[in-house]
Amino acid sequence: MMKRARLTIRDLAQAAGVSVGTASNAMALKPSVSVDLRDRVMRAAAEIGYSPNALAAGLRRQSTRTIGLCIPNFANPFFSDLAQQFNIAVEQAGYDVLIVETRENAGHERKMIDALYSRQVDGICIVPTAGWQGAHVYEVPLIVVDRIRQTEPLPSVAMDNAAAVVMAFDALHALGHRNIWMVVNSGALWNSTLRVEGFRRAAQSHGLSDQVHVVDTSMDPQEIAAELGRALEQGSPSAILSANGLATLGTLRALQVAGLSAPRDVSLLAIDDAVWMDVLRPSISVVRQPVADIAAAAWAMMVNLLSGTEVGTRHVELLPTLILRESTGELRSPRPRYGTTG
Amino acid sequence: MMKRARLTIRDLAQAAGVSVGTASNAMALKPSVSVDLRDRVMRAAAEIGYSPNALAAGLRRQSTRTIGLCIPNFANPFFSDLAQQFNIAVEQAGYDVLIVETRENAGHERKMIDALYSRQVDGICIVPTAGWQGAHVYEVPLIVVDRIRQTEPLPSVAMDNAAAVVMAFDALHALGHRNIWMVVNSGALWNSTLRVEGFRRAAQSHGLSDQVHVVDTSMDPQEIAAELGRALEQGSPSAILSANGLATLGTLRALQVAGLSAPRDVSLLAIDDAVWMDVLRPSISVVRQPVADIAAAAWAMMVNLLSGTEVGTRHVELLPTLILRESTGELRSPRPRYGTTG
DNA sequence: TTGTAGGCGTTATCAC
DNA sequence: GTGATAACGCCTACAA
Repeated sequence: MMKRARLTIRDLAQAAGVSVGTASNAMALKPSVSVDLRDRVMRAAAEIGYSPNALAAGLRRQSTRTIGLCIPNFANPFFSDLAQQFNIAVEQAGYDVLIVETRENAGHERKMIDALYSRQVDGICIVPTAGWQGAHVYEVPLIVVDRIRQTEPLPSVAMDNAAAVVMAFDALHALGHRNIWMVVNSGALWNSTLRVEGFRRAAQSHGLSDQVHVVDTSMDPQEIAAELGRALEQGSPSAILSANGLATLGTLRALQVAGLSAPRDVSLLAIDDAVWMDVLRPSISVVRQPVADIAAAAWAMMVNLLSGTEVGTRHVELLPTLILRESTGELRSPRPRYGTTG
Repeated sequence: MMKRARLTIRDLAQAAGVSVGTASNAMALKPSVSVDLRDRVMRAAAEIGYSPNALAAGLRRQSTRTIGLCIPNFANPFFSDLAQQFNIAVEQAGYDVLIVETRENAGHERKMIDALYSRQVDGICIVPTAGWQGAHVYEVPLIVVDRIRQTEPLPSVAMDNAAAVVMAFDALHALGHRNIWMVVNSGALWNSTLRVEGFRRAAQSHGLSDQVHVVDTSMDPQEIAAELGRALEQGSPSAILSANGLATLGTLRALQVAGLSAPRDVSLLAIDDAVWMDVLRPSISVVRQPVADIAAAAWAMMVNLLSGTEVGTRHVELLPTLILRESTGELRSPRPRYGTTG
């Protein structure tokens, strides 16, 4: 093969001995063109190395068959998983995905959305940053994933955060734990707010509102560790629930510094799974997000929006899975409870 | 704001009270248009919510100012870091990046490259899969990253694998270790092959060829663990060097199963860092890839290729960093050495 | 079933 | 410094 100028559909038509219209229809698998002729065109395309120009096609068709996916951070396993699963779901439908990273920065997020829009994507799925200003009105469907907001009337898909926390709390409670802390880095994220709310409600429903404590800090694992460390000097929970991957990292660090080991000194249960959590010793018990389901639901919702069906379901919440590993155990030496009345 | 039809540059020109040509030039920051007029156009654009159509621009300009990045797997921290860093480097130059995932599958890889090409990217950076058949000749610059191959005469950027292994070996040797194993999952990847070669050479240079052992398995951490587990029943290294992130995961699992703890029973040094390796107890000593440098070098090389400068440097190898943490320690109870002569 | 003309939104090339 | 016009490659009518 030789390096040569880019081939157009005219070259293809000529090579296949048909008109451009036929060539176009053949490549698009239109039923209006006979099978053997289509094969001839396909073969010719492979022969001469023809590659269609998606720019020209999209321009003409006024649709790129492309969906934009906006995630905060590639490095976070939850988001990279989400990207992977969404990719798979979308590709199966013959669409393409454009993945962009906002780096938790609202300004950059805005730029990336503009870039997607400029590329004429047919729809956008977004995990918004804390500074997200809402959708400046584009005329493409937009779905919010994971970080849902009460204030935005946009269609959304996420794990049922309240249910996840209740599931976690109940699991710890069943193991005998009463003095339970939650470590969270809420920032301005609704997501974490929902988890904290769920936590408090779960505690309340068990009549444990007083023995429960929330350590809320920034997004940085180091700071989380420091904050939790300080709290651990003044009290000692029998179980800790970390609200997400970052919080789990910070919690682990704090526990080490404090010389506490799980599950002996304290049980640890984390929301959000990661590969290493199963390898770590002790392996970390987790509430795992239904990532594939979230991706599939987001895509399903997008399909509806694209077809203009405007179905009823505008908010989907999926249930997580509890995976008990080594970091959680039964309460060993239950101390006398005090102060359950205040 | 209201939902409305997509605005074209004609709408912008009209709103700004200029001709389309001027509007175009103004948006492109051409010096031929006066500053205040440019501002007027910009303001009008913001006012009416004009967003340029990248498809049309790319079609006409015959250049999309877009680079494709092809990585095997979002979930691998090395690749997600690479994507992030490459993104940053490219964006600073005013280009865009299209990131696609090949899922370690040559067929899918081929599809994704075709998709990038169809989107008229100006260049492609790729971390090839094991089944990569080489570049079917496209007329855009292509740079191979990380997984370089002797057989392909393509420009490439990667860590200096041999140097990385030598660095690791020397570090272990300096700690008194002689009976050193390497755990690797080569598959058909040149990368791993290079690391194994480097390992053997390093051993040789220390006159340790006989005390050195390579455990080579598949890409699956479970299998790696199993394979290493079997090997550990028959011999006991004083130090283990894992060749990449996956191998490290497998090694950790195998060590747990065997009841070996680092650095007491065996020292562990890993190639490829990850966030959790610094949180794990013991934290894992690593040879960290110069990810940002690799990304920057790849982009720099791409810039040269794009400008047609065709500079001399076609293969860049960057040096890694050694980070000694807790998993490595001095050899405690040195056993008598035997068999150093064969 | 096949061939042909027109236009998608933009930029580059011209005259002014 | 500014305004009209052609062309980028493709798809979709419509005519044959």
